[in-house]
Amino acid sequence: MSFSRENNGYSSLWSFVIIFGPPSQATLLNTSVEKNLQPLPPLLLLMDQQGRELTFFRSGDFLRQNPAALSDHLTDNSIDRGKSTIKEVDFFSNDRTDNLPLVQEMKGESSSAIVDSVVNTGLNLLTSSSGVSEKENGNKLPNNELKKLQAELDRLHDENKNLRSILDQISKSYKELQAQLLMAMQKQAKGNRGEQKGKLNGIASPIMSPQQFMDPRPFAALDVNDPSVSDDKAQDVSVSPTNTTEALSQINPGKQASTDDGLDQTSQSWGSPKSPRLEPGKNEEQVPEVPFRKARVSVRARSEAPLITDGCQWRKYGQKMAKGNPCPRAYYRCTMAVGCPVRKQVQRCAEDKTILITTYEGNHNHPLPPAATAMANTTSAAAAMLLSGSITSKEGLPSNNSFFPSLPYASTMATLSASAPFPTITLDLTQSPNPIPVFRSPLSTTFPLPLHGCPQPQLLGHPMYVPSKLPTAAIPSVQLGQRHASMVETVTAAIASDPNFTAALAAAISSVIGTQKSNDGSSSNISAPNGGLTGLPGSPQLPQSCTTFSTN
DNA sequence: CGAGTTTGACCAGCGC
DNA sequence: GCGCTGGTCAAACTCG
Repeated sequence: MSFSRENNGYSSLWSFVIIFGPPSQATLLNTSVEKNLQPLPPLLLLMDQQGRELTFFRSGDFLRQNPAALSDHLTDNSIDRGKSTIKEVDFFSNDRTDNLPLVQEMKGESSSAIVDSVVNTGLNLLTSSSGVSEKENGNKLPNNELKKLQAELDRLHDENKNLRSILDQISKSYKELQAQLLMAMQKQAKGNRGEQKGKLNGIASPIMSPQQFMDPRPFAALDVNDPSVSDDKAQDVSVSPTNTTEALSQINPGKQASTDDGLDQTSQSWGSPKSPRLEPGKNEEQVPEVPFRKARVSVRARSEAPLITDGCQWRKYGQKMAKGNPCPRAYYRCTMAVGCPVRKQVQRCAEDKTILITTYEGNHNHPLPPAATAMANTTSAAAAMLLSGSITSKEGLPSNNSFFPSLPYASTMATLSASAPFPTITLDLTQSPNPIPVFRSPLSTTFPLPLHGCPQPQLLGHPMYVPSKLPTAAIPSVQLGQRHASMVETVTAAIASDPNFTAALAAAISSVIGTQKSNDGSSSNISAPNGGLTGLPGSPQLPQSCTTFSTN
């Protein structure tokens, strides 16, 4: 388990110390100190020897409770504490030349340096009362030293601010570029399909490219600010960046905006036979003449449970036996908010009943809990991938890879179907993520795939600290942008689809959250490490998407 | 008693 | 026009 964060560079880095065993016999694992960066004070995770129980300490708390441990740690002493063996593990040792073994004796660190790291949080992760208090530490630490540290702290704060503003600017530029790209693509698509559309309707309205008739708002949902592409964005009440499958559901702008009673589920329905009905004279300006089609995101995951826990509340409203499948298909509708149009279908794969196929459509009209945002991000990313390509042609599927050439897994983990009455993208999480393609990718250091069943700390940290809507915040290069966000999201899903990971992570997180409450928000900064990336109202302070994909 | 589930009926599109 | 199919509705039922 890792709580790494990468977005803001050095000044944003902070570290965790995981302590195995009781405090008196602790093993310190310093997780995140990068070579050329100044380490920030560790947060302490106290685990038992089996790693089951996990307690979240601010370093100062721990030190207050267990000064001996630090004392041992600092002095590397030979004082007879016998049982206490303080070790350090650098989970990021890949970046080091001495990457193995992970566990190494701490050597050569002056006690003052360590104390510095205890006091100087850099990110203000500790409250003023956290860390070693002046009262406790006053004898050891000169006042000028404290002032020094305070000044350094201020400096880091300023630095953080500057970096954040730079990041915002970069994000903005990226969005503008992406919007331009989309417009160019749409123009091209128009040209290619002009004849075909002309046959479909005699109306002299402009021929819509696939992206257009599926509504550009999916891109808006992905924070592409392009007024020319998302004219009706303003009427969309659900452009919350965390909305589940918002990208797909916004495919149908007219319908969504035209819900007379606000609860019109049918008009938002899944491209059911009823869906293509257009209310005469109502939405024709918004909805193209061709029968609208909606994108779906289908997630295939192995699960013995009848449902995957995606963080939302669902109400079953129907069940049908589908042709060619002995297993019934269940229909669910989101009940987290009145009138939420999101629906999903759940069905087991006929060929392999251990595979659960969950198909989502619609966008939530309400904030999502953090647990739901991972799925939201994943499906949004998938939908974005779907909608970004020219895939709705009835002739078949132009390669999505042409648009996502840098998604090495796109052809294997995500498949598109245009033969259905509505475009569908399938994320196949049933195969263990193949790390090879991604590790080959230049992005590998940023978004590595986990080794299946053997999650690495720095990998597991990403779902927590690289929330999807922050791709630009999390990724140093602007060019990576949304594609990498998609990758993150898909990878997130893949990671979390691993039941072992999910169980471990859920246990750890719940423990952390529980401790947070008693620790007066000591880790509050964890949840908002990235500028513009905020948790949901009322959400736990952990960033979104940690536990979303657990199956039950 | 309210919320959620079950299940048969109903509706509409599509193909023959 | 008819039957098949997918999707939805809604009454009955279950459960906490």
